[in-house]
Amino acid sequence: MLIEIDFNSDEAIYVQLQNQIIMGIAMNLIQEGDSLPSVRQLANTVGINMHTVNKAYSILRQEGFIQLDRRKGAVIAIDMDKARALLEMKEQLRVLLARGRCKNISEEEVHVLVNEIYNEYGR
Amino acid sequence: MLIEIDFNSDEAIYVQLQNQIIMGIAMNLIQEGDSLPSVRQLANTVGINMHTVNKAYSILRQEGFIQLDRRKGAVIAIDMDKARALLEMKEQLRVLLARGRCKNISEEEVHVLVNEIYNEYGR
DNA sequence: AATTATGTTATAGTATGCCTATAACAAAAG
DNA sequence: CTTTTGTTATAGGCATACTATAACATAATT
Repeated sequence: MLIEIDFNSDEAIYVQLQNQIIMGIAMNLIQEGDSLPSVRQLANTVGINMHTVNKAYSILRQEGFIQLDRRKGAVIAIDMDKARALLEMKEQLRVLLARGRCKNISEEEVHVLVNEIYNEYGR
Repeated sequence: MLIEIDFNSDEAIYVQLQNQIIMGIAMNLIQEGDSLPSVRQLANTVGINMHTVNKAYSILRQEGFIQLDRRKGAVIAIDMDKARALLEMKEQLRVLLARGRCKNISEEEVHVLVNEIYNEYGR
């Protein structure tokens, strides 16, 4: 799985890492049981510090997206606190959809977007 | 329109201001032509610095959500770059929906959320 | 058994962004 | 004329992001 960092972005590096890994899991680029590169390895190939990668991994583990096994270095997204995930998504959707509504984006157009994005996942 | 700041949040104060104003516009709590409180006035009532409010207003203007008229202090969201707004929304939706998919949130459940949020807007 | 790679933790330095505090200015409102 | 407005400038404190070393116990490799 390819990871690319935009060093000119205003988004923190460790956040970019988080998002790309999450999207990788969602799109099945990483399967359950596959292993991510080690902290030092990924830091090296991307060209950033070890601690930056470690921070991203730690948060991902804390949020229940991955599980770090010393022997397997595994990637497992099983901590399924779906109720909380739904609440958090709604919070974020509120501000995101509000922005769109100010620009006259209709509900139907949002549904289309959601549709398109879910079609990007190769079930 | 009531504005409340959570000083314990990790979200920047000026971002909280932005989001609440945008949501206020989306929910018609502020109509086109109504005026926001002045920079100093809002800063005073909320209990923050003038520049923090000014920063929020400036970005909102720059992003085309409001227009600052010296005599009216008006609020107008007419700069309708809908194409760009759609692209930006899709970008943000991608990471948001990916998070949800990792927690097994289905496409239908997202559509329901979108539905619920659009119902919060008074038609 | 010895070496290497792993995750984790600690400390410290630099840079950037957020928030505040004053101050000043021209333009509009009272 | 006085007050309020948006805007701009400077400066300091503070938190966070990123980096640089270093060290440790544990697991994999040889």
